Amino acid sequence: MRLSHHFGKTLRQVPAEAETVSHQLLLRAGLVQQLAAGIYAYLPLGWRVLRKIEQIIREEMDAAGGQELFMPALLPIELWEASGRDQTMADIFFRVTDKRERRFVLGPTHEEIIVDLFKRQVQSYRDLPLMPYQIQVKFRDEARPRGGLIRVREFTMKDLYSFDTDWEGLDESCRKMLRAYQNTFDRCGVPTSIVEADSGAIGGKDSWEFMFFCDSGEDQAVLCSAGDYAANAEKAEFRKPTIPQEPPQAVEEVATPGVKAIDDLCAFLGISSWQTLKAVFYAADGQPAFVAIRGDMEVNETKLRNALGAVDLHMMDDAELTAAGLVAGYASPIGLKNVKVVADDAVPSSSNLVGGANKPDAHLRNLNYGCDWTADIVTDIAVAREGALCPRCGSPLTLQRAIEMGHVFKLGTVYSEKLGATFLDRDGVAKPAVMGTYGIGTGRLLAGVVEANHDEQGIIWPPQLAPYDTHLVALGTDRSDVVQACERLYEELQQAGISVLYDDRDESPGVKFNDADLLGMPLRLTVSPRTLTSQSVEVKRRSEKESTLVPLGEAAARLRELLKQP
RNA sequence: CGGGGUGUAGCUCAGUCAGGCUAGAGCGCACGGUUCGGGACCGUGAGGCCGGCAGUUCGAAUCUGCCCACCCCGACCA
Repeated sequence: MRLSHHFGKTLRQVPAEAETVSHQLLLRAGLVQQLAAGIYAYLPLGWRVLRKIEQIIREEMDAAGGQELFMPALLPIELWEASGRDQTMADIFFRVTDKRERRFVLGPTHEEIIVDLFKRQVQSYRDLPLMPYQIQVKFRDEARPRGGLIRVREFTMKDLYSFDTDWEGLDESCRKMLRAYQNTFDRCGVPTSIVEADSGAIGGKDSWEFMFFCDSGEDQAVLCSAGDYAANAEKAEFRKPTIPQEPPQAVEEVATPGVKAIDDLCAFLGISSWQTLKAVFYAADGQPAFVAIRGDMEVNETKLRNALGAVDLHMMDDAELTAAGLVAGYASPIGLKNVKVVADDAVPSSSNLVGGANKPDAHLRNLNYGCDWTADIVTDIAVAREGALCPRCGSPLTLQRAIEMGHVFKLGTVYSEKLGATFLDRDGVAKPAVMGTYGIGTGRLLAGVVEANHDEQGIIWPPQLAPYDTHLVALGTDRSDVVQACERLYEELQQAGISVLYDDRDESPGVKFNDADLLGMPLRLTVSPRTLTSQSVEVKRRSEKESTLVPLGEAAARLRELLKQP
């Protein structure tokens, strides 16, 4: 490709809209261009890399037993009504209506559709296991696209679905995918770690994410400093600080005029936050829920949502509180009626806590779970914070920003039961297939590759993903000997199977070298009057400072060697 | 959805508080010339519904109202 006619210009300045490194470099190098919030066009350079990423994914999926197919993106709403996800995923649907008023959604994911295909294709245990997959565009009306390609509304994703006869089979399919994912990310030059994850609205059982730790990430991972535990912050457990047990004492009201927040309460009474009971009111699918947690912890809304089995969950606002007859700041679990009570599992073992009195300007001392009040649900609903203790070994936990590069889910039989994906087992009994679902966002992976492979000058492509193997720089385009040597080399290399981005523009050396660094091809080849005095071409790796002179006649052979051994 | 911010040339921005604009700069772009191993220089030139609509005013990029778009934080996120 000649740069003089390449579609996609480099930018000297960082576009104001870009904050993360990958976003800036993707725009500056002319790999992508934004059309609207979270909607991007891939320019030729970006598209070449994306296709290479997809090819690596294909190879790894096929090697693990996957079979590529292709499903529609335009999906009748009825499929989603059948699974109930027309409700749980309503917020992220892009909806479409045809001229007969028939309703469709642009597919945000494809569990319902693959199950529909499965039902017609599979009847017997002898057909299983199966791992169909596709690489296809998804549409999600995300509340907030961000970070360039990191979270977008239209994106390409590899989604694979596994169907097994039993849970052991699912374990095996899952193992294969974990390995395939590890290979994929390794080959793409993105270091990832596997963390335990929440399974969210999709339902199902165990779930893991492949995290690339990186400050541009939007997710938080919780890591054990001794390496014994890694989890998404939404899911992370921790050892809760134990506090001195005391014999329960009688409840006693204490006047606390104007004291609402836990900090104020502690200061007012001269106690520590772990001696208090914090009360938070949530609306869970419209139903009020009273949430009690010790004052030294905070509520993890993902855990709470799972505990309540709720789809919509938010803290009640003042209007909702008033309507439910509740008093914020002075709430107490004692004497509550018609409100579901959820308590964090550290509460029952904490004695003589100070909590609200359910009336303004008063609190109660010596609240004891079991004696004075009980909850409908007692479970872990606390946020794991920096410095909390590892649930496995007790070492301190740290928080890390991360980009989720891939997700692996053990779905189990949730969808196969709901949608009737059954097979006849060897005993002649119809059983639901045991499913898994596995996703990799290709554009996000591209962003991850750039985040993981760059310096101050620009991108440093891993050779296996580079849009071109070499970047040929002609210095002195007004000299016919330079032009002739470049043209010859350009042809020769391509015939030898080496791809070349050829900077044939009439630009100064500085401009050309800077663009070469920005665009990041693995090998830079320079031909100039200087190199021609020895009939050679200067060869430099993007990842290194040193360059070497190679005789023009040997260039193709030598470059082929260099490209083989990074 | 809550909070914050920004919309002026292809890109980065000044001008807006204090109305007088016939709207500027740098980069990029076109043409001519000089340069040529790390974002060169000189000259000439093209390029703008100042996000949109409505209003105030003799006069609006500038003031007022409504709307839209984009970015950031949070909520949300198979």
